[in-house]
Amino acid sequence: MATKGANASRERYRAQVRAEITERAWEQIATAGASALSLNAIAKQMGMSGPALYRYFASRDDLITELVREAYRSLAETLRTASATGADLAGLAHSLRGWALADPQRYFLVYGTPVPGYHAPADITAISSEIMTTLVDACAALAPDSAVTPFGTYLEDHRDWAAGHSAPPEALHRFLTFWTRLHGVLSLELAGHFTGMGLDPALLFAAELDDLLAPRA
Amino acid sequence: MATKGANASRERYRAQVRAEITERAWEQIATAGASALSLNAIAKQMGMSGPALYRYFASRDDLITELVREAYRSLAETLRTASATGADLAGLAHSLRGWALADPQRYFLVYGTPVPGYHAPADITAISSEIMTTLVDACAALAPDSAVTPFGTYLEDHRDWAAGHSAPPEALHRFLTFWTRLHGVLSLELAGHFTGMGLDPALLFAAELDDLLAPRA
DNA sequence: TGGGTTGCGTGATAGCCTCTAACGAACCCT
DNA sequence: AGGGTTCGTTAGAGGCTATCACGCAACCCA
Repeated sequence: MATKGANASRERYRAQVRAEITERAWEQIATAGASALSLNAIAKQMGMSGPALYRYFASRDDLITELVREAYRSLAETLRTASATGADLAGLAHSLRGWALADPQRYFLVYGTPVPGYHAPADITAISSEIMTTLVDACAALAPDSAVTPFGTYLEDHRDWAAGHSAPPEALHRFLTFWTRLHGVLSLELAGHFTGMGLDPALLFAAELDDLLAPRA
Repeated sequence: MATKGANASRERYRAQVRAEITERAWEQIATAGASALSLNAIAKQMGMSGPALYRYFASRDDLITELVREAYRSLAETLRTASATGADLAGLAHSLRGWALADPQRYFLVYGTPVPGYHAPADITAISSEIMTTLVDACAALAPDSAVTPFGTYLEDHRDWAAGHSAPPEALHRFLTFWTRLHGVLSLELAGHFTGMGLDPALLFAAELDDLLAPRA
């Protein structure tokens, strides 16, 4: 319709400007961290004056929230396509590491230091659930007959977070260890805690992954 | 001496004011995160005007560096006294978790999101080495006869970071898994990624610790 | 005990930043 | 072509870091 066409044109413009803003924001974050993000600097880069950006983002926190949303979406999509291409748990681990190394600050926007007061909006936690579901699926597909663990039996009664998922508790336990262990190696690597130690973080990551995939005796 | 006594008095005063500044800074960080730390607000709380603080800290980054130093010192001391009291690896893990839960933002000051440009001064990395040494000691004391792993043999040629430590490569491997796995659980817990999942992070932490202590078959 | 020195705290100021408000201009729809 | 919406602008308040020059008190030494 004509009325819709005009609205759509404006919406397109808005979306394009918003996209350019977030693009510049990602550059700033990659080089100086999220705390150094400046709306003023972005506006100056785009040839606009500072307050103009407030037509597109209500506040600085609003922009950062959008960046967090994009980060979650990017990770979810990365794992989704990897899974759709037939990747198993090891393949997902490789995808996760590649995604993290491509932009460490983006990883930390998802899994890094939280701001005490901040609570992510519902749509972001929904994306987080999708990420977890993808990983739980891969865990369930990998080992339908893994050994029983004490924590696994505990999870039988505490699997609300996996509601609607038919994976056995051992698969949930495997997911949790997969998540926490790989995050442990990755976050310390990205934060630079291995630099100067003379060891290759990739090999430590691989060793942890091997341990995760090898069934316990 | 008299001359020394006067200097010492001034030094005492300086140290006391510096201590009060860092104390207020810790309060601010605990409630609003490190990025929200404001020298001005601290000065106003202490009844002074803003620029006065620059007599005690050269810059905001300087104050934050001092807080990072205190955090490292606090963790090193916690682990040192635990070790001196006879704690084994499990005891050190418990100490570590207690220290982290006591002040999550302090933990993130050590192991959280890094600022891209920042490099810690040498004395801080020295404290980091002491922390690692304490943990490696406990790992070496725990299992002198653990099984050989591929990554362990890799570490035989890449143990520069453990220079001067006589621990076998398997103990170094155990330390690395201890460090990364517990950090993985802890950092996700402190960041709130388990809230709303209906599971007790303490049990997941305990399960990971059990797995670390149980020898692989 | 008095004078020079040292160090501390202050206000003023520059230069950033976020964010609000009011105004002009461009645009779309009727 | 007119009316309403949206955009970008400038002006400005209020916050911050950081520097500077200045009073002032404490201290050291003769």
